[in-house]
Amino acid sequence: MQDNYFLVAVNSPFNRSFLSYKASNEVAGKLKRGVLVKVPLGKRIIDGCVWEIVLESKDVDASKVKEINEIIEQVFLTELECELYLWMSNYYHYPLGQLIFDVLPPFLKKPRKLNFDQGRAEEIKYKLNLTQAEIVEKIHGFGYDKFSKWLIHGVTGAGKTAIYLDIIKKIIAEKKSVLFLLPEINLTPQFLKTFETYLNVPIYSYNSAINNSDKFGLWKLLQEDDLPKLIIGVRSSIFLPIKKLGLIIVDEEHDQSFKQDDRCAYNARDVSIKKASLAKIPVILGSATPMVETYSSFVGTASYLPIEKRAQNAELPQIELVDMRGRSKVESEKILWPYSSESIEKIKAVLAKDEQALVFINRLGYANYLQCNACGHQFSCPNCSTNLKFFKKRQELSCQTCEYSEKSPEMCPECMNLNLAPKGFGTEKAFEVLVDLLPDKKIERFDRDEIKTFNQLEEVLDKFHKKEIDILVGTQMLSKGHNFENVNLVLILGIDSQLNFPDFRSNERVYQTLTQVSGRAGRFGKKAEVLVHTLAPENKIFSYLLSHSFDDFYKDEIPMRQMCSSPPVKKIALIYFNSKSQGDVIKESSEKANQLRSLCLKHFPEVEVLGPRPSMVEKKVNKFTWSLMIRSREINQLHNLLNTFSKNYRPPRSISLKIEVDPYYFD
DNA sequence: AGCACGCCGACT
DNA sequence: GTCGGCGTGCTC
Repeated sequence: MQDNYFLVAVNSPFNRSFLSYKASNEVAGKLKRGVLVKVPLGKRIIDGCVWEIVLESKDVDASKVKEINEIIEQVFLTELECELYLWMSNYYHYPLGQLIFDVLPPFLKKPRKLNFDQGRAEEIKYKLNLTQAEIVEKIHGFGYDKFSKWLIHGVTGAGKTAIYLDIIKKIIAEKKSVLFLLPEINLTPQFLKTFETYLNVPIYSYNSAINNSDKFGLWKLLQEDDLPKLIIGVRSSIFLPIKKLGLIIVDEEHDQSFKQDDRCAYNARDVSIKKASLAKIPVILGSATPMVETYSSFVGTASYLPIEKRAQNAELPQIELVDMRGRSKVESEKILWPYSSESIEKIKAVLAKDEQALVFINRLGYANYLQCNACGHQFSCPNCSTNLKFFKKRQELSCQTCEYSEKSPEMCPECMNLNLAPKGFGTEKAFEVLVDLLPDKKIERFDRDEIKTFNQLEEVLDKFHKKEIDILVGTQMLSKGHNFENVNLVLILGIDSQLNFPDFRSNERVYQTLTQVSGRAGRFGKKAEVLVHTLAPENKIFSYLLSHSFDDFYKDEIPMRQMCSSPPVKKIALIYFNSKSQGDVIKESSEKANQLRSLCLKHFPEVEVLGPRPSMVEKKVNKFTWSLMIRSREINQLHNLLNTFSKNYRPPRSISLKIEVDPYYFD
């Protein structure tokens, strides 16, 4: 009897994760691509996924080939999942076997009963406006049984949710399921509330609040049952094996949370598009501030669906800059810092009208760092190349990169001076000053430091909706997609620090943040205002914001991208070298840079290799990171170079390597 | 990545 | 004499 050999993608990094195994006739009969198995490797038993049946064991001596131990019965991969993972493995240059087992839930014997919300199928009371109806009609008219991709680019408050809801209902009417991706768990309650009111199907949530039992339980359920349902999930829910999937929606497609940075550095938006194309279904991206790459690939095509006006006749908020220059010299302003007389007056005015206000700062803590007034000493982390952040309430200096923290010092350890100056500010400071200035108002903080659990988050949002809170002071957590009814004033503090970020995406990020935060104001018809504090009011980025013009921003941004050869003009990948020894990473990354450059000269003329250069935070938790940038107009050449590289290069043991395609940050 | 083997320093 | 440090090599 002839042996059957199987190429198995094993959960192990070496040899690009494909190893040959054989199987007894009994087992072999059940094996095909996508069957999960346990296989021996050295002294261990590891997980693997059967990939190919081969008639002889190539590359390895037949006597070395071991037998597949057993089949994992609980989970299997469909043909579509296999195709998707293979594409990801090639595109992101990450070992297939590892990718598969990173993505799958832990296999359990007995998952507990699964929670879900049953839609109540209430009648929709509102009517879509003309623009909304036209967009629905366009997508509907195209048909749902083939691949299509759409970008709904609607200003904040344009009523994208109503469009989503309408199309979801149409897909469900065809007995198919819908996957709704959102960037963060934070937004789940709001969408759940809407969808659960109007839909008539079970709704499952998939996010970090879901335990392993429920993850596995949902996976099992989806494998077995093909009834129409809605899944609301964060980026990893793109891997759920939903049967009869009819539509994928990626809301807030620009959001960086769709990007995973550990393990396989994929972007769930791009994986969604690939998945939709494999499943031959539509995918809808939505954003008020699309990523430049996304916008440039859609604009001018029939798939680009703009909405320029807010729904329900609401106006976009009036945006005003507050010039903060020279304020520290004026005594009456100095005591208000980081606020200004203008912003405090405005806050008082809206609160007097029984409306609410938001204060947005993109940083935590009381001060960014402490500095000795006498000798200039800064308190930095012993494990990282960063300054320690000062938290006043906790009386702590703590590192934002690692776990390190220490009791806040009484004096400078260098010169024994007692005068330590807090530099910069974050939410804690902004909160404290506001409480001092407005002692009779109900003010709460809304950031990662204050809100640790999903329940707390729901609680605070609920209190805010019920007007039991007058002002929320918070970080990005405030800005993302929330629909506040009574907020007609938004204050944006400390945006300047982002303007000077050394990264080609800094303008884009600032524009997105400002627009998204502003967009929380005046969503329900009342005239709303946004005040932006800045020391650089002449910066061009503010003019786009004031005129609410994404087009103007884009028209100025594209030549910039051309000049610095950045996406979408050229494609980028990064290769990171990480090690305990700074010397090792520098030496190794420099050597590889030279080798890659000569490889490019010979075989990949369109590809540039830049660097090496240290990461922005070079030392993190006592490990050093340097990186190379690979850049090309020719995407195939870029991938071929990375293939050649990862096939032939094993880094020395002291160095770990990571490849990131389409990086978001240039860390 | 694991897990062995193997070769050197300091302990009962 | 042997316990254990981590450099090096191999795993279908």
